[in-house]
Amino acid sequence: MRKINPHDFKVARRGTSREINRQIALNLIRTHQPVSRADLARLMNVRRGVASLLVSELLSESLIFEGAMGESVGRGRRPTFLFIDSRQRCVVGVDIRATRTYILVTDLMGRQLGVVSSFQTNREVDVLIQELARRIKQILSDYKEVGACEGVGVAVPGMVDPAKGRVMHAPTLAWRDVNLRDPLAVALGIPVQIENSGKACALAQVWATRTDVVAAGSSVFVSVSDGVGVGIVVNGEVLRGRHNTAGEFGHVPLSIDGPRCSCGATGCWESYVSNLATLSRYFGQDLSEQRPRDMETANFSVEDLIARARAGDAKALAAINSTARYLGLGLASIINALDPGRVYIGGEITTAWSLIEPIVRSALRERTLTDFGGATEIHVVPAEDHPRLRGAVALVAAPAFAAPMVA
Amino acid sequence: MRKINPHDFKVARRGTSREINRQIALNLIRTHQPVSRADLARLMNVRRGVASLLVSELLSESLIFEGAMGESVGRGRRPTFLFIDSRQRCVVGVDIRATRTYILVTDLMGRQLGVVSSFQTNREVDVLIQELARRIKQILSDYKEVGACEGVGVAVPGMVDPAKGRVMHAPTLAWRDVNLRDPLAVALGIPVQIENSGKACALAQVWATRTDVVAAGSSVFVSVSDGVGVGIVVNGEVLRGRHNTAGEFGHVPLSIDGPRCSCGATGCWESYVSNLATLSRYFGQDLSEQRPRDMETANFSVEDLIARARAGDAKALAAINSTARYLGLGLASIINALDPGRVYIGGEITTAWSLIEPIVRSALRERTLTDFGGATEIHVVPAEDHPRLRGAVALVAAPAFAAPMVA
DNA sequence: AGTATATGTTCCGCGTTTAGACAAATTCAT
DNA sequence: ATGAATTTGTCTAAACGCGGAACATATACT
Repeated sequence: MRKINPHDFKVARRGTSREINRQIALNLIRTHQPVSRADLARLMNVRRGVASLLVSELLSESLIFEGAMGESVGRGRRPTFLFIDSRQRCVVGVDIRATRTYILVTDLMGRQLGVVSSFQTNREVDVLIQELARRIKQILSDYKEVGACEGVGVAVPGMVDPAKGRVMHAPTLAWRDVNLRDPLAVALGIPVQIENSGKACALAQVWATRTDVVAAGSSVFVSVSDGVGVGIVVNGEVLRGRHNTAGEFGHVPLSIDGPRCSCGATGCWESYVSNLATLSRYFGQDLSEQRPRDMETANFSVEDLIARARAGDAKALAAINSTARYLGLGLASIINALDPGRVYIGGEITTAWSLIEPIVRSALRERTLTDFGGATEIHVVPAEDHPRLRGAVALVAAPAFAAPMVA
Repeated sequence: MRKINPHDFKVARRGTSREINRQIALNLIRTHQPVSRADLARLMNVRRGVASLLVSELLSESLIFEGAMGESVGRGRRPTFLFIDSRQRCVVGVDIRATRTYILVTDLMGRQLGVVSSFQTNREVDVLIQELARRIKQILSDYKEVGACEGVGVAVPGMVDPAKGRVMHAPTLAWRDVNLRDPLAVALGIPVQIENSGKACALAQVWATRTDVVAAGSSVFVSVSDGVGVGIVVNGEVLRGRHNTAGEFGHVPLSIDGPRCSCGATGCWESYVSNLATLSRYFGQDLSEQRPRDMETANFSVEDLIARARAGDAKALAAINSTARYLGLGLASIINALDPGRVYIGGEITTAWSLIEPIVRSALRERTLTDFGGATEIHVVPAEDHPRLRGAVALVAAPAFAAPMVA
């Protein structure tokens, strides 16, 4: 039961029905391709005539194309199959992280076209924008066969205002109120969209084509690495909040008397489960960025820690198990607060999922209010899926498939 | 940017445009009444002819009626004003609480028609239903002039499945999987809707007619009394969650090593700010319901405590200030997690708002991640507004005004 | 009384869904 | 091979609703 906002509504015009049905048809082609006009009509429960008209409109905009005839199953005329037209057009996804920046080229369906390339992140914004522009141009000219680029999506680890194209605050990059979108768009001559990494990850799951992802009307993506990022999806839409800061579960406390967090407060979930927290636990000292790290700890990653744990290092295992427990306790907060249909979790620590899953789950059950909540599906998203890059791509590729605003 | 769910969408039919515009017109009449057809046409940015047809449809369903002619401002024909038709029809709201149950009769606009009556809650469900039915019938026959009753809405302090009409779990009433809706509907011969109290309060704010409430696309209602209930509103819709349990911020921890909570976990926000927690702090002992309370504490309420604090009792003031601080710390979690446009807060403790507001606000700022967040509007909803009862009423009155499901 | 202006109704045009008919294409039975 | 059955895709007419304009009605000002 949704209330109509009496100060911001959209009246149905003559073309509104068509607009709605056109988008539904487009989405059905996206999820069910290959599919015929007759299939569409059945899926939508409309006459074939209507489906035909919708299809011809989509064809004329070359959003879809007619592929080969399908083999008819029974008897009767063979169907002409329809596909999303992602020939000769591509999208670039960029993932800016504290130390490295990653680039991926995909088609409009989000299918990977090239390899993921990366380079060291220069925190000087202007320099980074120029290098990014140079590299993207290079990649696009190297892979001429991928065709024209429809746009560039950028995931940034920090608070982002996508409407204005500005990064309001990105602590790990020391950026504050930086205009990232427009200079990059100018340098490239291609439209650019930017978004917070956590929200981008959530977006990637919402718009993922492969398959069982659909059901979850609301879900949550938890990304655990240097910090903790959370993207919340409600009714198929990423929750932005009033100031684009929704999803900061990383700074919800486990214990207000806990360790100091980079945000200035104490006892934030992030300060218990971030990679740095896990490593600090192993080395028995505070590794927070203030003081320089010594030789041993400087290039030691959570993956290394997990490797040691798997090799039988009891202290390493203890550190990881401890993180696992705090992970579960924090997830319980998210589940109690939002009761999502599904939780996705990504980050280096998930490479140890087989080790930690029982601990996470039991800690989760310890604090969830209901048995349903404790049993909430948790899906690990491996790093190879590149959720941030996929989300960045979705920033550009998804709007064409979004539901029209109505009422 | 919302994704269309390819397994649960609604195709636009021939009548869909009309349905959408009809609801918009109805809502505009609701919020702007008295309003003329020409006003409507201007508000909706459609021709007067269209507005006229929408109005005649609403008139024929007697959802609205034509009132007296308005005084024309300049020259020209005088407009005929339109009003929501709430003559001879009413709605009953019921608020079941641990000790007492409250009843209120309103018109379809949610305007109070009689006085709020109440009686002691009998925890035996069958007995309560019979008494409730008897009293509601009595009230409706006493106030014959209010006309036919369109439905009864019930707010229940616990986990509710509105679709099934069942109370899954209400700890304070010791109910578990109870069918409340259907027996009451049968006993009354009137449709009944039930909902969780926290969500009902949020609903009441969403559908409140008076005034400035509109803007908040997303908001949160926090109700602090025996327990802590939270209702979350996103895009003008109350967030239910996968198992109807969204909004349990009361059981998000402040400190996982904190006091034991009635839910079984430790350090829940609720265990710091509930009325019992505040009183326990004053009396210096654990008043949780397990052990019987002695003479002094048994009938001593938070309002009494506040009175003592205002009268200069330093110990009372300290107890309240302590609660205020924990309130702010917990609100920070909600704001960090959801970044709502506005927070509503209700409950006995808010009668001391002038005392505690600065403390709440500073605790809030202490943990909110951004200055925006720390400055989030907080609105106190006084008990006299009866948010639970208003929400219960909205369960029945609001669906007629809700946006149609489309796409 | 005449003019200007605002409201509300009516009519027609056009876009879109709905229903149904029809041609084209293909398989199966005879 | 031929015809019947079946499926796909197109086309046409009807119904519905927005878009635009004309028209009658009502009121105020000159």
